[in-house]
Amino acid sequence: MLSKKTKYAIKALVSLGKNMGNPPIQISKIAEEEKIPKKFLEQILLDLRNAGFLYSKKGAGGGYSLNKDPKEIFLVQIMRITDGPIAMVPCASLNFYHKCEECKSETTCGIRSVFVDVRDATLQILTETSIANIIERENNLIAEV
Amino acid sequence: MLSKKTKYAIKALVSLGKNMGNPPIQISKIAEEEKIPKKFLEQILLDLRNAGFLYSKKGAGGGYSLNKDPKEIFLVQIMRITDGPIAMVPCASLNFYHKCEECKSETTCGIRSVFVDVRDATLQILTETSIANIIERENNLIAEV
DNA sequence: ATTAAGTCTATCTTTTCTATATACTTTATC
DNA sequence: GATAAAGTATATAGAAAAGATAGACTTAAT
Repeated sequence: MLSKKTKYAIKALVSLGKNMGNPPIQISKIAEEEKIPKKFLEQILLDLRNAGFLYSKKGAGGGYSLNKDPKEIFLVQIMRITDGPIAMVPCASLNFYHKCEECKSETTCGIRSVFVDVRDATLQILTETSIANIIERENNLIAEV
Repeated sequence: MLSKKTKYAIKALVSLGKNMGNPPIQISKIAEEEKIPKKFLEQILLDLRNAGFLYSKKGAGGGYSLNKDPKEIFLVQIMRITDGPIAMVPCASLNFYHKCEECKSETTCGIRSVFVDVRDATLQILTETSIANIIERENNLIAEV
């Protein structure tokens, strides 16, 4: 399961993505609109900022805006910052690998082999899907109704 | 991430799958061989038994064996028993659906739309992969070395 | 100077996961 | 039929993670 942290992060980025070209948005505004606890959102936005995805401005008239083209911010990047590994077992993780203590032979483990496949299938979608793409999906879904 | 419960469940099923045709195996034997805490494994095997996947025999000379053809036991079934939902967001789950409290419009939610795709990709693998298939993968991996 | 913002770090609370404990039931075997 | 070997069932402890909140600090606009 995606943590709320990650869900909130994506929601905030989508909000900011829709705001491109306009002055920065305040944490409290995003928190209110997306129904995210403000103090929790502060932490999340800080993480995203420290990872280089957001530009922030302190003081009156400050706020947050995207520091990159929404076409160049991919879900996989966000998820690795906020949730960590994409794979369902640590021994199948590319960026957060570690051994299963109880495992006898990793190279011949059938379970690992399946979850490497699952990881690859998941990764294919998450590395392709950008914030811009999510906004696009929403526009398409709205148009369908 | 897969819970240890699910990982242990799959390991136990693979053990039992390799034992087809032989007398039942005792919990303590599986626990020892697979390095799984015995009392924890008891609970897990009970769940699998109550779900109809295992046959059990009490008393001396008792133990567990598969109640189905290992070709007919699929990962998706096990995971739904031990971990619950496959989807990464509750609103994209087929068997454990529930609404995101903070979501404005589910039908037009771009995030949900992505994670429905992820769910489908994951599901395709997990509904195809059986215990027999995992054993087969292991044999292939051993042969490669 | 004052106010409106973000920054940083710590801590609290709740939930979930993992594991263990205890008492009970069934069955084989001597 | 007593005994030991096994599974059954339920409760609970302990640890870790997730979610949320608090408070003091910094920066910038007016």
